[in-house]
Amino acid sequence: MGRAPCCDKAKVKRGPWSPEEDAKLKDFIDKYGTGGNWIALPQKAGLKRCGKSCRLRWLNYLRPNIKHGEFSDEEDRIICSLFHSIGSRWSIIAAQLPGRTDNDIKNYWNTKLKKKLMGIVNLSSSTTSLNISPLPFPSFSQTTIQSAGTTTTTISSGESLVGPMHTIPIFGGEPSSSSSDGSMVECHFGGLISDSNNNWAHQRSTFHGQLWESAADHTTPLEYEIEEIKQLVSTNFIANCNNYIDESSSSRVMYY
DNA sequence: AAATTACACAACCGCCTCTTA
DNA sequence: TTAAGAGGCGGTTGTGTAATT
Repeated sequence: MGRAPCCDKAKVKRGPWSPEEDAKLKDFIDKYGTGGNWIALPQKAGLKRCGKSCRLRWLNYLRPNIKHGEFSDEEDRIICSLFHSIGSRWSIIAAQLPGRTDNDIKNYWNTKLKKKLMGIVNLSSSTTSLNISPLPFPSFSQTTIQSAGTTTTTISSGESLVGPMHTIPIFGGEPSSSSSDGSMVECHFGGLISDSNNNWAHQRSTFHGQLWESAADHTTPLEYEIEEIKQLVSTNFIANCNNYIDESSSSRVMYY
């Protein structure tokens, strides 16, 4: 037996909201609030709409202080950073951007930002063969980090793949096995850093590491190992970038 | 000028979680 | 403890409009 629907779809209006409906909903909520019950609200407000539809319309469009229009570079940066960290948790990402709704951010990501990033990736790939002179950014030094007190892993410097960019990041990479028994993994990571003139450079490195536990019994990295690796390379990347920031006061870092 | 295509954004759908009785 | 209902969320679809052919 399936769940009962929240409303009778045959009796409710669907599709775009009219200005009159918007006004009714807004007036009602201004006067009485939502009453903590969206399902009952449309009837009280005199609307032939599903309660969920009213809730969505209010949250995404009618409620006060909603910000519409272009996203700023700073908002782009926050979205990219959080998407990298937590994935498509749009409501959490929206909570960090006052005035923006999860739906808005989701749409923005799917229609614009993702393509923007893909463009960067493609651009980066093409510059590899163009032999563009490296920008004066520091390459990653060989860095040794200790993981979980059990295994020493190494972050080795990757090739410096750079060219001035005035837009935002980036790319990432799933770790993959690089030894026959799966005990070693490799993943690529990177991001953009900018100098004081707002020139962006694409910095990329490769992680080679040993799994935290003996991998004799499996041929691919375990999920939690992958997550740990991601965390390590991410932390290391930021640490390197932060060193650079310290040397050049007005630099910025974006990572993904 | 009309038809087609691409794009942006609003809205819906269905599943999951939380609350409550 | 469990089942039902409501809210919340992310993925997907629908619709209007701008751009292109």
